[in-house]
Amino acid sequence: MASETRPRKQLILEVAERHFAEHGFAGGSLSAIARECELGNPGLLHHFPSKERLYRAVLELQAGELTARMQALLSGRDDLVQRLQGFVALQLDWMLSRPSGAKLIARELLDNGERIAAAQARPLEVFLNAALALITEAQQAGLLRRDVHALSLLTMVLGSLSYAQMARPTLHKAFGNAALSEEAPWMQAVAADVLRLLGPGPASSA
Amino acid sequence: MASETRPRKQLILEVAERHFAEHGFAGGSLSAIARECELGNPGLLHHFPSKERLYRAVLELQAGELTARMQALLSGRDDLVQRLQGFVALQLDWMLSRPSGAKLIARELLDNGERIAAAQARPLEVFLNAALALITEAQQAGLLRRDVHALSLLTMVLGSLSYAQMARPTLHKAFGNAALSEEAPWMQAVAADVLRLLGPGPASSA
DNA sequence: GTCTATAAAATGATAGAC
DNA sequence: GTCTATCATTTTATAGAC
Repeated sequence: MASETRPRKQLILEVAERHFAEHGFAGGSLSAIARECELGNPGLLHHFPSKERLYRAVLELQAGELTARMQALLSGRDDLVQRLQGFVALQLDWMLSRPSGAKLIARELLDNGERIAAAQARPLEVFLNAALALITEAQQAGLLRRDVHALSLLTMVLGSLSYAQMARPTLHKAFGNAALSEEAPWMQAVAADVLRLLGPGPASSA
Repeated sequence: MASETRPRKQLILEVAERHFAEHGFAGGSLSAIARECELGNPGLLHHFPSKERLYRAVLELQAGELTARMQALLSGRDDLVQRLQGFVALQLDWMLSRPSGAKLIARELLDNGERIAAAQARPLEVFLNAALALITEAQQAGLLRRDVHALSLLTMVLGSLSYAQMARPTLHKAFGNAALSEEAPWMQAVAADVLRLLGPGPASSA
C-alpha cells in the first residue's frame, strides 16, 4: 500500500539539493523546487513542513553521504599511506560525483551562525574528527610534514579543493587557461598537487 | 555646497558590505540596510538605483581595495622573498582588517554565473594575474616547489585562507580547540603554515 | 536628499475540498 | 497526497510632496 511515497520524497530532496546549492537558502524558492518536481507549493510542504526543515534534510543527507564514504574508507584494511591518499581521493570523488554537495556545505559555512548551525555541525563532526585523526596519525608516522599544525593541514586539504571548485569559473575567465575549462580534470590536478605538497617534499632541486 | 553627499554614500557602502557579506545577495534586504543607515528605503535608492547596482558597487570597492594593496606590494623595492611572503601577509591582513571582504567574494564565487559575473571578474582579474605572475616568478627562482602547478599553488594559498575564515566557527564547534576560538590568531597560524608548506620544505626529519 | 504613500510581485505557509 | 484558494508578509521599486 501507500503506493510510492519514498520516490516522491527522494525526488524532492534531489531537486532541492541542486536548487539550494545554486541559489543558497535565502535565494532558493519553494515554489521553484515544487514546480520542478511537477508539484504544487502545498504539495511540497506536505512532505516537508517548512523551508527550513527541507533545507536541513538536504544538508543532513549530504553530511551523511560524506560521513558514510569516510567510514567506508577507514574500515578498509588499507595501510596508512593508502588511507591518506584515499582521503584526498574520497574528497575529490565526492565533489565530482555530487557537485552540489560541496557548494551546499560551503554556503552553509558562510551562513553559519545566522541560522541553525546545530543541524549541520553534528553530522559533519564525525567526518571532521575522523579526518583530523587520520592526518595526525600520518604526521606521527612521518608521512606528513610535522612542522605544520594538523588543523592547518586539514584546512588546506578541504579549503584547496573546495575553493578550486567554486573559483574555477572565475579563474577560467581571468586566465583563459585551458586547464580550467572543465571541472573534473582541473580538480584532479589540484588534488594531486595537494597530495604532493603535503608529503615530506623533495627539497633537493633548486 | 552640496553639504555632505560623500559621507552618506560611503556609510551606505560600509553598511551594505557587512550586510551582504553576512546574508548574501539574495538574503540581503535593502530596507534593513537603509534602516541601519537611519534612512528610508527610497532614501537609499536615491543613492543607488537598484539592489543589483548597490551590490556591484560594494563588490567593486572590495576588489579595488584588494588590487590596490597588491599593487602597493609589487611597487615596493623588496626582493622576491619578501614580496612572496608579503603576498601571503597581504592576503591575511586584508581578511583580518576587512572580514566582510573575503566572505563577500566567496559568496560571489558561489553565486557566479547565476548573476553578473562581468562586474566582478574584471577588477579581480588584475589582482589574480599579479598573484599568479609572482608565484610563477618565485617558482622559477626556486623559492617555491616546481613540481606543482602555479595555478594549484595560487588556489591553495587563496583557498586555505578563505576556507580557514569561513569554516572556523564550525571547526571550533566540532573540535572545541582553543586555537580556533578567535579569528586573528587562528588565521595567522594557517597563513604561517601555508607559507611553510609552499617553500622547498625540510624533508629531512622523519 | 529625504520623506510618505503606494504599487506590483513573490514569498512561505495554512485551510479545507477531494 | 495533491489540489484550489487564500493569507499575511516582505520584497524591490516608483511617484510625487517637501
